[in-house]
Amino acid sequence: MNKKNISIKEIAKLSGVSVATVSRVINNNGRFSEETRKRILKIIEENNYSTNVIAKSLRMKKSNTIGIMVPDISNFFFSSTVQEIERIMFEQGYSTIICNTARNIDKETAYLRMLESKMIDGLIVISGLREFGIENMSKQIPLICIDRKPKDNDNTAFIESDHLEGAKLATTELINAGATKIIIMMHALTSSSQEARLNGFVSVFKQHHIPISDHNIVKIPKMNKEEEVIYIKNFLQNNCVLSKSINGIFAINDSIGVTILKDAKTLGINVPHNLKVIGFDDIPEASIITPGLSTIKQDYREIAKRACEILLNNIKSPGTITPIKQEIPVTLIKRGSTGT
Amino acid sequence: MNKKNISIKEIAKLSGVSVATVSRVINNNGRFSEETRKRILKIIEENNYSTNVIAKSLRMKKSNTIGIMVPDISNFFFSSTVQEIERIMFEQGYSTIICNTARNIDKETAYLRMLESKMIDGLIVISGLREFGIENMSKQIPLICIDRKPKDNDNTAFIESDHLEGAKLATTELINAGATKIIIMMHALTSSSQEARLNGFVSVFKQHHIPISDHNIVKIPKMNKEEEVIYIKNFLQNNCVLSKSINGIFAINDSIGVTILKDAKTLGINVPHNLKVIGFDDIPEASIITPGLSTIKQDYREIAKRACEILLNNIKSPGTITPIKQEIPVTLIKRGSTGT
DNA sequence: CTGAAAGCGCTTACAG
DNA sequence: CTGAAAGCGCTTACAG
Repeated sequence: MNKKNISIKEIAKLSGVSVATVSRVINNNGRFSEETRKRILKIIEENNYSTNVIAKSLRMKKSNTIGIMVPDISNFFFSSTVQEIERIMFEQGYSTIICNTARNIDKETAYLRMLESKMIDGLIVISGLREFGIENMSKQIPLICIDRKPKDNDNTAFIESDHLEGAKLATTELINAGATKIIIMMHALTSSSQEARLNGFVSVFKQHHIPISDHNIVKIPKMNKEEEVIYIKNFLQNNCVLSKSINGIFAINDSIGVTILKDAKTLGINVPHNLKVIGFDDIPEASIITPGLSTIKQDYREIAKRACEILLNNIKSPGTITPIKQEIPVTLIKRGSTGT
Repeated sequence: MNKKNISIKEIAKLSGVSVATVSRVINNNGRFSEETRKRILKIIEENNYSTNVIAKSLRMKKSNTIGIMVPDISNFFFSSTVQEIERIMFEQGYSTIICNTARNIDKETAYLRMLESKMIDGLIVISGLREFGIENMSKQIPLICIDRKPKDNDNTAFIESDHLEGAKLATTELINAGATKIIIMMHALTSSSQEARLNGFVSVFKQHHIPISDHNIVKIPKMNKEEEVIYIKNFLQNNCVLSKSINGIFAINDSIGVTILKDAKTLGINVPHNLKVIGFDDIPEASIITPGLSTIKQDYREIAKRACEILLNNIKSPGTITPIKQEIPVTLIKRGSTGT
């Protein structure tokens, strides 16, 4: 193969026409004779020419690229969603730059600048610590939020699982399974989706006239994975072995749920007999651990699909789309950890 | 914030200097007085200017972007490696475009063209079906292969886990655990890493003077995940329940290993008593399933680190780096599936 | 149907 | 220390 990239100018010379004409046939826009079209296409083929999208981007002020910001790509729900988005967008001729922010505000800001300066045509923001607003951007570009509340609603779509309903299903499942002393276990650093799940949890307590206090809401301080495992183990040791003050846990996600199940095993706590557990997400480990972890399954495919649809629309006809909030249904999956 | 991007030209006008000077202070190259430097920097700050990297890329013929091709981002080893590479490269000021090829040659080709036309400064190719060569590219750009053999060795580094050694460790572990009728279970569509593992498997048979035939090598035809689960279940049914012709399996990866363990449970096969299993990768599920799946752990952090080091070197001084093949050590992890 | 020319936002030899 | 100008590879009104 030829080692240096050939430009439209050279194609023009080889074809005996102007660069304008070459550009027109490449983009199939404007008028030209069938004859020149064929000749040019042949030359392009022969020389293995492909258009320099950087130059095109600069000229057109669009890059056929979108950005995705995600807090942690190793998280099953996030990586599945991202993968699905990437797949769909590629089919539509877009490439996607995936930005793993590691929940770090500085990194997020740096990424945002980078994405902007790369003239991305759209941005999808998944989860994260605070509300996300396009004031963070100097230019107005189409923005879709997944699991992260947009600050303003102009030009911004918001898609998420029905966290409220999911949390209600989860909490109700614990009650139905016979748990009487129930807590929710979540992170101290919350996201909008976690808040929604907390609300669902609380509302079921109210509905059943069960008194609720801070003791029912356990927040894990920010720490690394290993420390978290120990923290949870200590918690279970105190509340399920020494004092038996808890017999049902709604884990805010399956990662915590699986950790609880593992620790319970180590501590000799009988699940589901003495402790019932339910999670959220339906990660692969949930179905593999024994007993299986009951959970609320999120439909990442649907979420990705909707996000891409709206984003593509917004890119094609900016501003015409009214801001939307879409809630994607979730499903209760019953497994051994709640007694099935 | 201002809604339209401000250019270097406007900064120049506001500062009362030429664009050349602005460019010089931004890039801190060339000479200029401290006074003008301060003034320009202030104006830049005030106007929230950031440089248009598309224009810069076009001019410089480099994009500060690298590409990664990966067959399946939902695979734990791949996604961990990719994530680590992205993290390191971002620290070095590079953004990375992740291309999920889904083991599809057409998609791979399309991605390659796209990456080239985006003027990527380097490319990392992870795994894949065939050998990978830079003849696939029209321009010569630094290339690193991970788990995929480069076709030529010019300017190409090759990094992989020590698959051969890993496979030897795995096979030996099965023998030590008392398995006497051992097979390797792999995919029909192989990659260079799978071939290496097969070689390791075979060499241990030879070393122990155990006769080996095609019956010891089971290749799963290309099919989707669900079909594969059924295929494996049928296989176990025939060979571990009906005929007991097999009591040890080296699964080419943990995904297959976990499937075997799940199916064994369903079929009532006693692991490790009647069947010993070992995998490769050390995915999270391996430590969660009961019994735990013994496996060979790959050091994805080290692999990512080496890949980035070499790539960065290659980008900075093209051609000066001699082609290298690096083999990263692996570790045997013993769990319940081989009797520990 | 086709071409000459301007311009997207940068960088950098060249000249002073 | 600084500026005018060319050029990276494209697209597109304008003119014919």
